[in-house]
Amino acid sequence: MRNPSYTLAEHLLDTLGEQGYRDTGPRREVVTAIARKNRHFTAEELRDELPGIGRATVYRALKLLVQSGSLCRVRLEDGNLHYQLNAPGHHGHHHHLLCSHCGESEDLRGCDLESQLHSVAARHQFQITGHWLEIYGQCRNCVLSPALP
Amino acid sequence: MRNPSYTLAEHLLDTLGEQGYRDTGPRREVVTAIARKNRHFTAEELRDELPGIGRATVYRALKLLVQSGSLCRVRLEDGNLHYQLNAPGHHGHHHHLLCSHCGESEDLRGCDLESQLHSVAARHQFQITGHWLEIYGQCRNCVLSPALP
DNA sequence: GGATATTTGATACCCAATATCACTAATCGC
DNA sequence: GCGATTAGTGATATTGGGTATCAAATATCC
Repeated sequence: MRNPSYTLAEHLLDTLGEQGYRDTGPRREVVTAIARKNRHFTAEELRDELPGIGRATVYRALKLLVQSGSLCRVRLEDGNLHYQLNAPGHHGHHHHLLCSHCGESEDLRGCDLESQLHSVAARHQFQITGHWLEIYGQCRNCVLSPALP
Repeated sequence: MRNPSYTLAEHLLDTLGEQGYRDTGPRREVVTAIARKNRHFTAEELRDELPGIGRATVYRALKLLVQSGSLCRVRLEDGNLHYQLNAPGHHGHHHHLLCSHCGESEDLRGCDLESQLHSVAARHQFQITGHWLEIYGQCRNCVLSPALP
């Protein structure tokens, strides 16, 4: 917000540009709407905000941003798929602490779950190639002040 | 297999029976088909095996077995939802080591990931209420003999 | 055996997402 | 700039998993 000279939307578009994707009007609109999000959101929510944009274009932009590492897919407890912006430059593998109360998402980085997983798997002679972990609960703010809107 | 006197299918039906669900012909067919599975499967696969059974009945049986703890929902890397039988009596919370090569699934029990998660979350003052973890890779057999069908 | 409650399944429906494909717009080479 | 090339768009149809409805069928209870 506050219209800094180099916005997140531009950063996202630049990232896509580096990968050979063009900066088009509709794509710019979708990316700008995504860049405004401060919590995870669904594809449907996004589409509702962009009535003038074709559904395929919205889904395509989401897919590109996920591929480029700017956006994470997160799965909520109800099984619904949401999208969560990554902080610029924080593209690596990480997990999310998802607050089921306010919808905030906190990144979990540099923890040793990875190595933990590998040692557990080693005991089973299982060779890990990937995993999916989501953590649900309440964030600090919602634990402290459960009555907030 | 080998037709033991007390089959898994009967055990599943008994479990449902204890919860007040009736032992009907169609339900018995669905449960029997599920009991034959030795790896995770999709609802679609199951429906294809039971052309004479209404789709709603199949989905209802799946839901009942998940509720009763006899069946786990597992999410594969591609996002598809599969179902995986639990060994009888092993209904508690656990995770799966999912082989992406042969489709085998090994249960992960009694590991300390749980406590690990909690201590990580505590550092973020985040109160965990649940989590979802899937682990993908290759099982022992597939690592050792990658050419098997 | 009949009353009651559950189960079934055909059908319709819903929703998210993808496929198709003619049209449009951005970029490249000059 | 300008035309050729390539990528992107979006209306529409389709897919796929799953749920809602509801009259008819079937277990179970008494």
